[in-house]
Amino acid sequence: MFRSPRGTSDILPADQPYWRFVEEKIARICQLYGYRRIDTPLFEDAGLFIRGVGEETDIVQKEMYVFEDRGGNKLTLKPEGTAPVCRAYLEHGMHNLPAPVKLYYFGKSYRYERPQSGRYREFHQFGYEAIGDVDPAMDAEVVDMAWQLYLSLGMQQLHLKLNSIGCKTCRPVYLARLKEYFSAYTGELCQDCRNRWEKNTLRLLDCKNPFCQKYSAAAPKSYENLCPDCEKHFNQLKEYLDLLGLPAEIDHCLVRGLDYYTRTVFEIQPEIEGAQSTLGGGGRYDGLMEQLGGDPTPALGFAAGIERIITNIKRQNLAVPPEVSPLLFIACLGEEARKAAVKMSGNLRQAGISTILSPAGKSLKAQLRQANTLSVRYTLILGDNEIKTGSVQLRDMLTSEQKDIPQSQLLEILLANNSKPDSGAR
RNA sequence: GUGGGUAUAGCCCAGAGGUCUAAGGCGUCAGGUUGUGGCCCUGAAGAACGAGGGUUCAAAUCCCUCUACCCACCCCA
Repeated sequence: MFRSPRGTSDILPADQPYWRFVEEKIARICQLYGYRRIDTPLFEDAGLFIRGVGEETDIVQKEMYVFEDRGGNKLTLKPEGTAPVCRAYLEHGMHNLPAPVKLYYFGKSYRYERPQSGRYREFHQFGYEAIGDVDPAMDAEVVDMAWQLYLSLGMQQLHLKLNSIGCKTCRPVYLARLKEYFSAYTGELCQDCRNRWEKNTLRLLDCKNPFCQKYSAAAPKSYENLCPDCEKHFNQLKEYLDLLGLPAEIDHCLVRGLDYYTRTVFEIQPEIEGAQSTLGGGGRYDGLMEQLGGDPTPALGFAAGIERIITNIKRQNLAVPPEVSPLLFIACLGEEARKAAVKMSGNLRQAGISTILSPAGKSLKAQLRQANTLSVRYTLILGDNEIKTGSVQLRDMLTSEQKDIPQSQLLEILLANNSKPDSGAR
């Protein structure tokens, strides 16, 4: 027997209502903020991510699915969505569009990692990018949009973490200061942190080890070491967020894993603290376009993990719209009736009535049982008696009312009830 | 890549060396008389107990290896 590959999963019919719900909320919020959808390929030139995400990041170092196609091109299954969107922006000359260009995407991403709760090898990301605007009001809008999305999903008790990690000018200075601060404690830090001290100093700040956290709490704070421009940007952003009524929590330990972030970084986390709990995050990446070979272009964005969102929807027991059942089930008895039923089912579907034709060879009782479990609103019963008289039995499964009606009136009656919202029995 | 846990029918799970040719629940299917659902009752199908090796007279139950899944770390959505 085959099984789905490690870290992948089937999204079964029973789960589809969650996905549909999330997708609809996303489409709605994007429309509300003026974002237009873009879909990029599932695979890209591997170099795009090496340049974009960062040579030294774990994503590039050990998590990308890289392969060579038959033509010898080095390709990779996309591990994230921002670099491809930027590539598309550059490739299609979107700098000619009125700035900022607002794009959103929804699709699969791939990372070769050990699967665990909230982390899969194939996962779904939703994200959006606002390209071409330096103003902190844009940052505020991007943060606001993410926040509003979660609210519209019905989520409660979320935390909005915010930080600024500076720019090309001030970050190196800050990093040196940070490294110096930690140099006094390298002996006491965990092994991971000693490595981080060498290679990824910023990451020292969000170590999960309580020992290390003591030191990071007292470490120099990035937002207190910004250059004048970055500081002004951060202050304005905070002011705007305040105007929007967003409860941002400034957290100097919030650093994001991708190299391209500058200035603003933010994350949205659920109340229930757990591993892999971050629902989404984003930030500004003013240097990325240039990194990818374009003109310097300020931009920022946000990305969310759909699986994590759905996990939280379930955990919080939030209501999602159920799937809609077919309107009609046709039960029939006998050869002649079956012929009539086949014909009728075709006509009804063409008229827009969702119809299920009963499987053959079942007793009427069994057919009704099936109609019941399918939660259809109406069952149509067709036997020899009805064929003779040109009528049909129409049974309302909710009220158990059953009427003998002429076949000629059937469509009219069904159409009149087709648009009623509550069409599911039980 | 590192550590821990788990592995019995489609799903949930009982089972702690012989009484297991493996129990129960959900679901599925079929009946409860003649053409009628949801509740109830009855019955049926469906598992060589993850795979492979041991130990033993005897293993779903003990040991080893592997694999998969889950959880945590690393990292991230």
